[in-house]
Amino acid sequence: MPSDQTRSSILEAAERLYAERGFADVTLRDIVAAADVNLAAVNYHFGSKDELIAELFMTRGLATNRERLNELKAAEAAGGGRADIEAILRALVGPTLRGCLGPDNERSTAARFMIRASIEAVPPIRRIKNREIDHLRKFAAAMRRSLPDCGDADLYWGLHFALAMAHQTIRDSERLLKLSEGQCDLDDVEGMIARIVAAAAMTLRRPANMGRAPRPNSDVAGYRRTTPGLTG
Amino acid sequence: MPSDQTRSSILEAAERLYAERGFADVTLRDIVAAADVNLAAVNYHFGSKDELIAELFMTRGLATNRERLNELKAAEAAGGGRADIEAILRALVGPTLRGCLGPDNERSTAARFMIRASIEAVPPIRRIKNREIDHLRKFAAAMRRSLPDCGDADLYWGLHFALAMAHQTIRDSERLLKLSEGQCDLDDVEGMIARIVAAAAMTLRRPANMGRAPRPNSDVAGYRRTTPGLTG
DNA sequence: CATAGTTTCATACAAGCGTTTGAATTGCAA
DNA sequence: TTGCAATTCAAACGCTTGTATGAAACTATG
Repeated sequence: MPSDQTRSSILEAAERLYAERGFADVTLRDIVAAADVNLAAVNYHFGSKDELIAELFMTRGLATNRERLNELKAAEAAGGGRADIEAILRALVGPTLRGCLGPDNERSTAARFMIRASIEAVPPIRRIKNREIDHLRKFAAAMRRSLPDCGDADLYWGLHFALAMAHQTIRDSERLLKLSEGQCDLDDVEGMIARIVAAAAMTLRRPANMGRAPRPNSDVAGYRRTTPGLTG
Repeated sequence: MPSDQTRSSILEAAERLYAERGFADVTLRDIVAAADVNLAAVNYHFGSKDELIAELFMTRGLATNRERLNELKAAEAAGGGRADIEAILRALVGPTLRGCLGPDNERSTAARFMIRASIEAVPPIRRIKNREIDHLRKFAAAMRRSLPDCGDADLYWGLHFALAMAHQTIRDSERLLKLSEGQCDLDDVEGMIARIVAAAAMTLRRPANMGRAPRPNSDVAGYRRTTPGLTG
């Protein structure tokens, strides 16, 4: 029975460095230096760099998903099996936003690592990512229970938009801060969760009547529809 | 006076390869092979790989911005100096969405290159990116003219959300397709532009009353606010 | 034609990467 | 203590990357 000391040191250092600096900028030599272990230890314990990343992605992904599902189940239990759409969306985007942008004592390297994984989508991760779909399906199912009259496509678009706003806020918070010259308060994580949840819930409660798109100005440079209605 | 033949071949090949496969997977040797020029030509004509990428980012960025501004000016002219918020948002997200997800004959390698640049944010690009803020300010100004009663923060959040939904839809269209099992029609670009514009416009027309966030279930795992109201 | 300047070319270089190797060290059972 | 397996270690390997070099080929002017 191995001591696992070296192994977990590597995992911990790799998670932190990847979360902070991304996959492209972190080498195995950086990791073993931070973990204070020998270079060959990575290949000895994990087989290869890709397998190390894959293991990180799986364990940390499970942790993040578990947290979201806990919030979802709590919300559904409180509502007798059917949660408010806002509560569902909050369970979907809240943990990651708090883990990435919240006050330091609430941040989690797991959440920040998973965001990096989602941003850079390095090959070993891309190979596993299908698991995420199954996880999201549970949220889609809860949303369906919460909004039985909502169309399928509207529902998926709403879920997609919620994730999009959360993800991009984490990714590009600096641009928003600069653009707004500090008027968007990025330290108020609960406030921005509320914004995202409210925006997505609005599109779900009152889905736009858009089987057909409003035609844009046809004289605008660069836009000309040459094959009308081919997607119908 | 140089022939510029080699130079533009390199630019063209680099733009296409980077747009298709990303910065991480494309080497100078790939580019010169596609452009059918000698390896040393890149350093001769551009100085370095980073300067090649920087030049691409600047020229292609200008092209994309010009297209968006053309739509914006047309919309404002049609409204006598004040455009509908929907038209403004459509000018903001439409060109890129069409350029990346539209039918083949409407796609632009410039738009796809710029999305790659935004996704991967490689060092030579990160150094220039401030220019984008100035460009977005023009849209913020138009939005302010269109919605004089909207609060500043609400306005910037709305702009941010519109870009977030557009960007993430381009980035992750495959996940949405799988999740919805084909029920979200990704070939109907105008339809999805309308969805994104409507969603963002909704949050701008009826900004949520969220000076204070609705308190999430306090018994949920992992969430505990330890420093209340520190952002006020 | 001759020649100076520009551009192309094959080739080499130094650095960094993940991985491998084989010996040294450790921990523990007999 | 002895012996064996598990682990650690320094060193090197093979490969790819961006860049540099100096000769060759081209272009255009006198």
